[in-house]
Amino acid sequence: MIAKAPSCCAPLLRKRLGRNDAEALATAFKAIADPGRLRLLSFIAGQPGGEACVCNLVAPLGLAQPTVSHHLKVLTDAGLLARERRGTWMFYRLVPERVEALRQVLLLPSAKPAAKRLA
Amino acid sequence: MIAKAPSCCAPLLRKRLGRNDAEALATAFKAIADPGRLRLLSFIAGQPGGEACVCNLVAPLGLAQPTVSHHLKVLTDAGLLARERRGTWMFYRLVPERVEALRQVLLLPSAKPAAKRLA
DNA sequence: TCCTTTCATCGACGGATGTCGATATACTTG
DNA sequence: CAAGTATATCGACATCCGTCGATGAAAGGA
Repeated sequence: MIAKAPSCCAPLLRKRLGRNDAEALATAFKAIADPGRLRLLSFIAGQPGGEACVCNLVAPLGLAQPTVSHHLKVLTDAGLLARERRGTWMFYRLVPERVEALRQVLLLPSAKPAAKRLA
Repeated sequence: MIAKAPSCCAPLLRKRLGRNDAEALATAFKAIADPGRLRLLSFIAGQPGGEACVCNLVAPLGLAQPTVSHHLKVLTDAGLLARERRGTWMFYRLVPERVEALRQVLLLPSAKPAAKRLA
């Protein structure tokens, strides 16, 4: 059962979040709220071609292969990763739109004109 | 033991995330990876003065008062909320820098070259 | 076909987490 | 000091979640 990608892009800090939107958003954030999964995203994004097969991720992560597979599934179900089979290998790459969408959710109402002014 | 605010702002998608950075980031994201806490952030941000006391949050959230207090503590420990006692009431407001910091973490390497030009 | 490699799924275990009722603490008022 | 209100902490419970070994499934090569 592919966890449907949350409606995503609910305003969060702009409009009162309803129960359903909150649930969907929480699911998305839960996907990246794990050290192993954050490192997976980081490692994959850092690859030359922006993609990596599982065999290239197990060792650097220091987790067992089934665990890595599990994490990759969670991220894929959340829509943050896309998978493509190529021969014996399964390649994963991240879905930029999805990541960007999560970023948008955290946009503040008053775009902080504080100390650092990097407009 | 107040969970020290994570070093935060680790690049994530720019540089290979180490174990410690990943752990700290995961803690921060875990804080917002809950429907109740997302709604808390949303409700507080939506208040006229940008702040709210617990008594104004319990009813809209539909959770017991101890549960709300618990969630507020998690968010405060993560540095996302600041608390200030005012008489009998405890007022919470969000910490924009912290939220913005989490946003930055999700910045993609190839940041949509659209119009945004970051140094 | 048989074997090897690569990855996913299964089953189980231990620990973390959300929830709430009861209770403690802090502040105000009388 | 006593009583009332607002919030935090405690203790307990059920559920969720990360982890791994064992096993299954898919693809390629001899």
